[in-house]
Amino acid sequence: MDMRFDMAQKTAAAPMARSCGGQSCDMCVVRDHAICADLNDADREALSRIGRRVALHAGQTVMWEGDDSTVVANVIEGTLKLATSTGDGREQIVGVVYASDFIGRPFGARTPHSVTALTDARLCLFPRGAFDGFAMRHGELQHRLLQRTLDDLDRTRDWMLLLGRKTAREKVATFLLDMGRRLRADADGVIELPLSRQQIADVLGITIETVSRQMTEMKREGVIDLVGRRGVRLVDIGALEALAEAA
Amino acid sequence: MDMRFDMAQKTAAAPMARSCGGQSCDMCVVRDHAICADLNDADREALSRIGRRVALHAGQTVMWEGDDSTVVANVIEGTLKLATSTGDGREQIVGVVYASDFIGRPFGARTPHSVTALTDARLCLFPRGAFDGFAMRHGELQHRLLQRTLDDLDRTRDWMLLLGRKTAREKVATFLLDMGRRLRADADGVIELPLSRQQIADVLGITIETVSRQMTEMKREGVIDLVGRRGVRLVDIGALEALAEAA
DNA sequence: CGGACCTTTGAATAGCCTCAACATTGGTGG
DNA sequence: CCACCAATGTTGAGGCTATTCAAAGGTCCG
Repeated sequence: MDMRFDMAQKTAAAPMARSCGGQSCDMCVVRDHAICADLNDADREALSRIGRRVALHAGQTVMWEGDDSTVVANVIEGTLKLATSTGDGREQIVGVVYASDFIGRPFGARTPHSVTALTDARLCLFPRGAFDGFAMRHGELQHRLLQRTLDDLDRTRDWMLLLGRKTAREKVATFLLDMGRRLRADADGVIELPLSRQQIADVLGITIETVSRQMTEMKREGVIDLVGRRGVRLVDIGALEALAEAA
Repeated sequence: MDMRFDMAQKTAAAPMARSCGGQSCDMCVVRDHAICADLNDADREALSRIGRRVALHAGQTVMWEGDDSTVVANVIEGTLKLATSTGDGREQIVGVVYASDFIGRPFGARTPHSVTALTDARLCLFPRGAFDGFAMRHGELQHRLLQRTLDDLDRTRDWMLLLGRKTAREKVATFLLDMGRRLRADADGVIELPLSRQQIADVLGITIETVSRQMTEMKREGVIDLVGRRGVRLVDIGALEALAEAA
């Protein structure tokens, strides 16, 4: 039953993945958007030496709900989910994070939710204690972290309106618009969703069947188009916005 | 229709209430729990001079969703709600704040949700610009604010599990346990809820009728006892915890 | 091409909501 | 001090949405 700790070891403590080691921040693609953006070059390199680059495969979990908070990280590449679940296995995805986002719980003993890679991903991983210490000595970093946390809180609270008060149809429409904003469509206008139907259901607080039904109906109405398992084309954004009933 | 701005003026800009003015932090009941706790006496007084004490009556709204973020505040006394709503009037309460909590959106242009007093309340109110400036010069304050925001985010995400995945019964049980933890019971073990049935419904993402039905059923089962409109006695906490299906 | 997994579709059910009437509460004015 | 009234809360009946359970259809992998 408890293979959890073993797997944690694998990903967090003894990465089997290419360690991407030794890379400096000079070529880092997220250096101007992550929380380290405001540090000067020397400080950023100092922070970099505290951490290390880690590669994850889709499906790997980096942190588990309720575990001791031992690491925090910047997301360099890929998409991950934050999730909590009830004792009997119902899951709720409480956040989806993208490149340049920050994950983990600094200044706290416990990780309040699990973090799992949805796609292959790369992280810039720091031991929490060392990160906390560094942050205490660098106000710019802490300020940036505060800004990001305030934004996260605002977005999370907005999502509560969706979970508590929107219908399935509104939920799916809102989700698709959100994806359209965050992800880049290919030449045909098709977006590759980083989430399976089950994961979409877990984001929206509905069942997989309801997600499927709503999407096929929207396709029938010509609002969206479905391409394979993960592809969606947002054909009529105006109609989607009407369906989403945004505040 | 738009009496909103008028009322905002009344509460935020030209308080009709006792201004409680001139009080220093020495006798402040929340000074050891609010975000100013880590400041030295001189800095705390300096911060105090930036702001002013304001009294609110139950029902008054201090900030509106989407408005410019012009003020932030510490709650000295009372209970307030944070809420968002859809275009067609469905409301979701996204947070309930108590004495020593911090409200408003520092370092950001917009207030993301409305703030309304549920009981009579007293605030220590700061113009946002001046507060932001002070915070930038005082790392301890910013650190404390970060800690609090991280905690808020964790609790908000936990609440998403309730909104997205719990049944009405589990929601009500979880809510009552939460109230039992935050509020102090009187000699008879009765808790005075700061929320009406409608507000409880808006916290839990269900209807007022469902709240009422669940509560009367729990009373019938002997798990709780209802005293007047706002009173509840948690008779069997163990049973309540079982009903709440906590993670 | 086979097979595992994911997704879609269908039918029946349950849970919550809606609408409506009624009861209680607590405040107000006679 | 009591009667009344508006606001709040409770109860009931019926309907609708989303869930559950089940099976078939696609998709992508080796």
